[in-house]
Amino acid sequence: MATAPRRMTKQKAAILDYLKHSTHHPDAECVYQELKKQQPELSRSTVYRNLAQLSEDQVIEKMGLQTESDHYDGNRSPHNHFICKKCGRIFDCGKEDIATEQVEELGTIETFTVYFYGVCHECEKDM
Amino acid sequence: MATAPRRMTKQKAAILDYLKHSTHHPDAECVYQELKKQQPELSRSTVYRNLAQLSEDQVIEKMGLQTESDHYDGNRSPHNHFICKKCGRIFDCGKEDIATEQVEELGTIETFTVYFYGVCHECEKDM
DNA sequence: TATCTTATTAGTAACAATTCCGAATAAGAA
DNA sequence: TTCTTATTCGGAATTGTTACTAATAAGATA
Repeated sequence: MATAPRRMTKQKAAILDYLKHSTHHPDAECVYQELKKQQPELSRSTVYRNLAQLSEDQVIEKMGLQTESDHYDGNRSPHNHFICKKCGRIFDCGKEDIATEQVEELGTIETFTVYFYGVCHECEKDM
Repeated sequence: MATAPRRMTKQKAAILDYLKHSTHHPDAECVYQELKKQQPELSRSTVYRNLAQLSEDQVIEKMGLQTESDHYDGNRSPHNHFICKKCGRIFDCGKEDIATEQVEELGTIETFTVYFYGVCHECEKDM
């Protein structure tokens, strides 16, 4: 079966507009709370449905591992991961430097994102 | 208040041993199902509690964004993210190449992981 | 413009991953 | 061995997300 045709609604337009003009990577609840100010009758499920559809259509990006549960890694040395979007398996690969050749051995890269963890300078002031 | 002293238990030891000798980045349910074979009385909450404690103690790594909800990004151009582990804010930074200088402007990097998304060669055979 | 098809909606119930609770247990210090 | 309290089990509670249904409205067509 083919993908259902999409219709533009004022709810979807508002969600998209909000995300395109945001830089703080909101979650579903944040989008809902913000847009409810302009559209009090807006439903949470509408927000969730549209966020899912928009990321399926690759108009926006759903961040993170995109798995339903949290995963843990016993290997504490610096290394990268390749996640197969089909089987969901997570492979270790490479070390420290990003050498995509090593990743290509595992699969075809469609996209990647680097997540850095630490404390921002603003917060460092309060520590 | 100081961190509570830790005690080693056979449950915690089994969880740790399993993670250290695994390469498939299991989730909590996977750890639970596997260890229950040896310890039938093992509780799910014990697994969840220990995974949380071990990652808090940085003995293992909890993968992904480490936020409670999913976050979305309207910016579809290639860029990296810096996540403050204190305030939880997610900053955009850099482009394409990993230039840590740009990230250092936002905060102090403690660790980072690269997540590549795509389809593994094994799965490509079935497409 | 009026009509028609069906994608989308609001609202709520259901769901799944995770956390919380309280009484019983056991790690490890004294 | 005794004692303190971190940890356990098991189930209930919570929370982010998805599924369901009747009503609505996008947008194609006449």
